[in-house]
Amino acid sequence: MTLEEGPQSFRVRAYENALHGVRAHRGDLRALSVKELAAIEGIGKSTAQKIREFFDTGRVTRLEELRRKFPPAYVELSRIPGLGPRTLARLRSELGIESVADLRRAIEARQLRELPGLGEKTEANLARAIERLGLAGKHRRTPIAEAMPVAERVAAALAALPDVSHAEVCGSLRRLRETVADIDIVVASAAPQVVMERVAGVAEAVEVEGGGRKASLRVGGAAGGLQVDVRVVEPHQLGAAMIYFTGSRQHNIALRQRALERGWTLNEYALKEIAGGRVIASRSEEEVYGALGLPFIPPAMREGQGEIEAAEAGALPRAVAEEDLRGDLHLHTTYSGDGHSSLEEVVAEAAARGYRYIAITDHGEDLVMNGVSRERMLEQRGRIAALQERYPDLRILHGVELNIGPDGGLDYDEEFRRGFDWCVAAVHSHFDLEPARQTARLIAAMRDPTVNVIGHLSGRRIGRRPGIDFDVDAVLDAAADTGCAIEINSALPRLDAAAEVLLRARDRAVTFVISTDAHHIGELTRTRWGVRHATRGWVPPDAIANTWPAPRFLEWAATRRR
DNA sequence: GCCGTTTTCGGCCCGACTGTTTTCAGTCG
Repeated sequence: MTLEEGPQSFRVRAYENALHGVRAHRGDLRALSVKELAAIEGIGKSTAQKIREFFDTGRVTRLEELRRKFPPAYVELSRIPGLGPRTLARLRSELGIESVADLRRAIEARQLRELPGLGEKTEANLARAIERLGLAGKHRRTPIAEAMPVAERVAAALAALPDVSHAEVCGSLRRLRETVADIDIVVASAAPQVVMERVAGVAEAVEVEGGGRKASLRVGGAAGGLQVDVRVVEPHQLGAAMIYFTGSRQHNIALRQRALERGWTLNEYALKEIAGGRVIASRSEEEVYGALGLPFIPPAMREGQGEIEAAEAGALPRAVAEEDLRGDLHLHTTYSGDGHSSLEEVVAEAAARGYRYIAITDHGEDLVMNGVSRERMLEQRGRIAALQERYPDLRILHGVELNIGPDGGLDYDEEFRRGFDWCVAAVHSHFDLEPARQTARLIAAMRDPTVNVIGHLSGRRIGRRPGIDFDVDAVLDAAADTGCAIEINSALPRLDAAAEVLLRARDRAVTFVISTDAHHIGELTRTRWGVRHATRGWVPPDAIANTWPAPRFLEWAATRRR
């Protein structure tokens, strides 16, 4: 669609709005008629017909037409940065360019500069963009686990520059999206020229744009590195700028519409009156949301999925905070082959964090490389009992991370499993079974009387390995039915269960647990990602069992195995 | 493509930068 009319086209936005309507819809879309589909917010007659056609035939005629009109080689051209739909259409009609190879030849033959509106500079820029395609194509995305450390390092370096009051990671990274196209950092400084002069010191390559407030850096060695866009604003503009650069685009559009309804306009500098230009709010995000009659909306919820309406109605769940967590229920020690901190170190770290309860959960014996035998498990249990006496305010549960076999079988035997205080069960193998078997496998584990929680539900590694394919609704129903909790795994490469799964659980009585799955004491701080990921899935704090006071939590944990 | 008591057409969020212009179109975020 973008090829035909440009990404800003209203038709593109209409399709995006329709997508949000589909996502927000509760219940089975398949059962709806065209008329019923068209009644959904954002979906009109045309899109309703396409959806119905897809359910009935498995195809969409219009989509197939577009694919014929824009074959893959041509679509590839649209990935080149700086080459938009209008120029592309001209290149096709006037020079017959149908592929990246065609374009390269046309540039070498100096044909582009002959077209009105294009020149030598454009030719050179496109040539350079083609060279970097693959490294920096428009659709290249980096897993959050790679991007976040880079972003935090650059932001810290910028924050340390003179005359800088804030340097904040914004963009999709702040919203905790699983993959990001680039890194956006907003810097507050009254001396932008100083920042621009020094910015070269924090990255390998820098392009400062003409305005003197914007710089593009390339940082990190792997696969051509990451693009970091740095934007310097006046300190009093920080709030408006952070909203603007955090997005999402859909969220910002909705905010601006809201501003217009009040006779105001919102941009990256301020919320102000259209008539006269008086500034209403700009300094902090809270101020801007407040002026628009809204509570602060957590970045992780800013996806244009109805959060503004929910916030206005007071129906947005409170974002769970790290301070809400009273325990960590997925922790490894050196007993696991892949653990790097001793039992004593892990317990001491948990106590230092002020936790009231934790579960030590080393791998069950079925995990060949890293599993723990019965004998070693019993030995660990003895050490935990001894350690418990030194930590009267911290209840140490002896747990285990069980492996869910291809048919739902678990480690040891039921009697031995009943000896643990807490059982996490998780998939570590057989990722390629058909969905029906994966679903049955997960549900079988949930029905096991010793299993408290399913760990990293899909087993995915973001950007590296897809998770298992299973029936989300059936698994969530089983979670609500059995009382077996679902883990919110805080590790950035996992963030599992996925946010879409968490959102799907909204209408069900599913219990969650935010865990770090730490293999080293330095990883207990991962809770900061876990709480943000839970927020992204709109999970209310009370649905998260490890926010509960110890008596309630321990009672609940013990109930499953009676 | 969607939407609507300003309803079946004409609106739809905002601004910066670039390259090519000499007032603007295209691209991007």
